[in-house]
Amino acid sequence: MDAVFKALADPTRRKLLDRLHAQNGQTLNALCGRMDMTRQAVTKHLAILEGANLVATVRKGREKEHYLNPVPIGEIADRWIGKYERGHLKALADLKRSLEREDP
Amino acid sequence: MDAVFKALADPTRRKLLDRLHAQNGQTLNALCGRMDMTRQAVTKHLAILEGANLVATVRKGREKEHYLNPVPIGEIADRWIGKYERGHLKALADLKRSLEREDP
DNA sequence: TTGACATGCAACCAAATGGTTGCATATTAG
DNA sequence: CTAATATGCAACCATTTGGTTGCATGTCAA
Repeated sequence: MDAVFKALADPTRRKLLDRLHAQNGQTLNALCGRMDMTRQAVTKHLAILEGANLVATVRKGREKEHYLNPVPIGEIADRWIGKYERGHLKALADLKRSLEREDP
Repeated sequence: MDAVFKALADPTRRKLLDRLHAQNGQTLNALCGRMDMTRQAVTKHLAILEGANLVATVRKGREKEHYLNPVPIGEIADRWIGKYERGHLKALADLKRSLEREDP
């Protein structure tokens, strides 16, 4: 799970996910379009996304298609973010109460 | 929002959030307990969490209380993760279909 | 078959990151 | 008042990260 968080931490990688979300199965060259960095840099980012299981690839001849796998993101939402969401209102209430207790 | 993702990328910082989730308003020293790193390292992590607006602090005399702010996490869930969640089943179907089209 | 095209691999580099140590400051307890 | 306690600040260090360049390999098309 740490790998997923780390993968999501970089804006370039989030943009890549966005692109795949907009159009799935894009090739490496396609993903490089308007990415103002070298193809090799994009390759590295995609490798990290693949390592986090956020992207799956299929070799098609001399091309490589990239597919978004949203499952790990869903798991983070369920198992980690959900925990904080549930405490949402309570935490804010706690904070408010604490700040109001400000009488030195 | 980038700051939030970056802040969440580190396991130590996620652990700190967990601790505050378990017990809100803890002091710096309290948060250092069983953190096998120096107080100064923890301070830096808390500063990053504060910079991402995930933690709010209140100075109480010579102590500093730390409060979890779950709002940014909720925003990420809503505005970013939700987008992928909605495409969840569709994306998996696309992937499956694509893999089945494997006949060279 | 041969050249163009898509990708892979590796060495290298600067900057960011996560951690340390050492010392300064401010508050509270005795 | 004074000593202990809680935190702040800054310099320094090793490793990781995000990027580059250069070259190798594999596949398709003419």
